[in-house]
Amino acid sequence: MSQPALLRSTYALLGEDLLQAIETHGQYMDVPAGTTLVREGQFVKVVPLVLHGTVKVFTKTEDKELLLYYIRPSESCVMSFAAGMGDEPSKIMAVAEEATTLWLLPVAQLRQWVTEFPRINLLFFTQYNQRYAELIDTINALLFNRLDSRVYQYLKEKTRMKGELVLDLRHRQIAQDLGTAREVVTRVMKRLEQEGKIKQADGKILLL
Amino acid sequence: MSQPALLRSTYALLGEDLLQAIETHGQYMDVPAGTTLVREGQFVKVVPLVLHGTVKVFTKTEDKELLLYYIRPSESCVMSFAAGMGDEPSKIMAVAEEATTLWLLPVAQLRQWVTEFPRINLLFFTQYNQRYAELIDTINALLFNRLDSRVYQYLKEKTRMKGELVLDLRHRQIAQDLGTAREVVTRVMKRLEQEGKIKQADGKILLL
DNA sequence: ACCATCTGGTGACCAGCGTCACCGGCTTAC
DNA sequence: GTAAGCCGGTGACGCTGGTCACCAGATGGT
Repeated sequence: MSQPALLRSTYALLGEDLLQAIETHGQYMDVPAGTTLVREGQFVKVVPLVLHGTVKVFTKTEDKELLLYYIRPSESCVMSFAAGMGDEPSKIMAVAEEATTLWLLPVAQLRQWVTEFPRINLLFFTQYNQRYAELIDTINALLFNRLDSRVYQYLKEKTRMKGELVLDLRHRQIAQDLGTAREVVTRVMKRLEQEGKIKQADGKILLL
Repeated sequence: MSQPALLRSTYALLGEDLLQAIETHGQYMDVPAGTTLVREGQFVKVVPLVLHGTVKVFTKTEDKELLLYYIRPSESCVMSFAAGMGDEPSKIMAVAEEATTLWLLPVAQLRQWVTEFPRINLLFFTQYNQRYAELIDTINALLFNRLDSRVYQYLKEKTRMKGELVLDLRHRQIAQDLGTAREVVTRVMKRLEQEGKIKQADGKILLL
């Protein structure tokens, strides 16, 4: 599918006039897995819409990270939007987890569109709400759940996203996403396995 | 000051036409300290603007709480907005910390205003950004800081809000706001005092 | 063949903090 | 005056999870 067509089909709900504006002023970008899109403290000049792929959003302090959420197609990065509109530095990091196709909207145009095409607010409000809810969930998990359930929740979410029950995933990666240490994850995974919730074999993880 | 006048002066940036709409369709409300405004799981039909006083927003699970942020005059409750616009149940609780004056906006009208008076989006986007930043800070604090610094940060924020260095605050309250136990707070406060960061005398706390 | 590097796996240790049980002091109600 | 409640304060104990040191197996490069 051509890029404009992908844009149109993915974001049809925005309406034709807005889509046209987005198409003329926006810019297409294709990035390989691992590309850093937003760094902490960085000022944002463009807001990305995700057309294809997955972008991972997380906080980082020194060498400790915490996964906040993923941005999937038809979604947008509200943190960029927030940082862009408010002219404030970003508080989070965003990295392409897979090869990802983006459509970049310049902040300057966005500021106009917010009043010119009120429909675009719908997109951002929806996104804000969703992210908000995810952050609250994260906070609750951090505060109320022990690592066991956090890891398990994380694994369930991963399988939901990938659409398959077998995950090819390193303990190290899980640890990083949850802001803990590799050995601790190993320990927890062992316990989950004993409880019959997962199964591990040659580096893959199977959810039961 | 009359209520409409207070509304106008506090939210002047919204523009005359919008203010008029808000004034005709909105409703004034005065609540005493301790009033619960939003409960977890509740569906929201009105979004409050705060004219005077302070509203406290927090998560609650069983008997454990965590303070998320305060809503002050000229601010609004984006969680209500989120819940109202998305027709989803609220994830948080909101309680008036002091006697508080509110202006209630019916969700139905708000949905129209979002496109009719794009200026109102400015308010909500600003609020969203601010809350977002606060949530991220909370997450970082939970993940990276130990109780010492969390308590200290909390106290500093409190004094900033009240505008005075002496706080009349129970250990029990601090514990509740930070999602921990009273004895633990007592312990931490003792340490902070030994470190010369605070001083405690007859139930009051002085920040140094 | 050999070494470097990645993986998961373990045991020991310790810090943070939640919990329990129990003070004594101060205030308020009756 | 006495009893009931709240307040901060303490010591003991145990669980969770972060850290360290170290192992063995798989993989891949030269």
